[in-house]
Amino acid sequence: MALEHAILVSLLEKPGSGYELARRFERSIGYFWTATHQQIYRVLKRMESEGLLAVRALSQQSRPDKKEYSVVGPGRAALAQWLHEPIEPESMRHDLAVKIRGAAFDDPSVLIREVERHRQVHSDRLAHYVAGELRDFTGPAAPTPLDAGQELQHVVLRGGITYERMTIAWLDDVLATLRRLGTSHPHA
Amino acid sequence: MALEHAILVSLLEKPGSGYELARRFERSIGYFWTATHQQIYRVLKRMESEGLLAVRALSQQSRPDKKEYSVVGPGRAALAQWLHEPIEPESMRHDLAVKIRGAAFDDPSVLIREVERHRQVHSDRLAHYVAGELRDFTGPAAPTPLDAGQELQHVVLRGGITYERMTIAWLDDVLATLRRLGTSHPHA
DNA sequence: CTTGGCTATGCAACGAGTTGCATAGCAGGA
DNA sequence: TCCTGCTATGCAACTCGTTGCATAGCCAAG
Repeated sequence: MALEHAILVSLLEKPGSGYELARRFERSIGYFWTATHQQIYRVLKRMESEGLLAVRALSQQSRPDKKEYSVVGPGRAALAQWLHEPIEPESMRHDLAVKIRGAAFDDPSVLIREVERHRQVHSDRLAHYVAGELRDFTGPAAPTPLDAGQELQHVVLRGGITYERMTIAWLDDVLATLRRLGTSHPHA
Repeated sequence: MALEHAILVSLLEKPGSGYELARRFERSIGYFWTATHQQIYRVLKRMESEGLLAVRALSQQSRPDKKEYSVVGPGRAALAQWLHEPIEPESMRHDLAVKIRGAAFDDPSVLIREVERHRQVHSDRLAHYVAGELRDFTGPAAPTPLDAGQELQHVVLRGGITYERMTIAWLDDVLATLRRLGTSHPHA
């Protein structure tokens, strides 16, 4: 049910439509949760029918009408209650690691380009996060001092940055290993 | 469909029953994929009906019979084909980060014990992985030299170790931030 | 001797997440 | 002019993953 809570947090930070939420999930929320617009619309509808959210129809010119959702009392209470409940620490789900172990039963060198591609994606994400950090928290245009909400957003962003850096370092280790195996065992 | 491929890899490394696979997913496979026995039994049945696996019924004394699965030709081919297809880089799914940002709308200090608990879990996992590395790859009882399969298992394990270390470092950062906010803003 | 735990497999129901498709008006470029 | 792309919402069908429960024999501890 964490999507529900991620939506509550995002709407508390700023009310918005399903479409806007979907874009936030591609951007800032993206470094701790992902969701497609389908999922978001479905959950928004359910949360509204459960009384956690309020809707307001906004007609716009030169673009379709939208529904702006905002959190109401019971929604805020549901979030507060969840914060007090313990949750299970996450476990890994890493397809690429499955492939790497699977490469033992094929030619390991076929994975080199794939791993390089993943490295590029993580490197781009890192650059994007670092730019966001400079813009919002550590650069000259950032507010000083930061309030509690901004401090918490910043520490989550630092987590994303740390994650991307460690992933890149590991992928470099993987590439070195694959290249070493490729030269000593040229084709299975 | 990565569960299917994780099962193929594991059964290629060593044939086994659904029950044994479930335990492997709790242990060594656990640092790159998770699955419950329900999922595993269901997928094994499907894969067998698709001709990717062969079954052999084994009767045992003083414990229930089991079905030993092993990979056959088409299963190996399916894995090889998947290795050649590109996959999407993973995205984050981190409940705890949702909670941390949500704490801005409640009292941040309620999260301290929760974060400490997560830190303990990751610290235990790290110790477990490091012990496994020493036992299987870097200790005196480890085979030398390692073959390609072992090298690949080792680099995946190093990824698990790196991940746990970076997570612990980040959780320490989170704890420091929560404590700092707790003293300057004593209760919302 | 009863309770709990381990091996071993499985069903049923539910909830979470993905993919394909549909609608619809407006803006900008080839 | 047509095609692409953006805003904006949504249905239907599907797969993936979780939770609760059931069976069943053996073993060890209290």
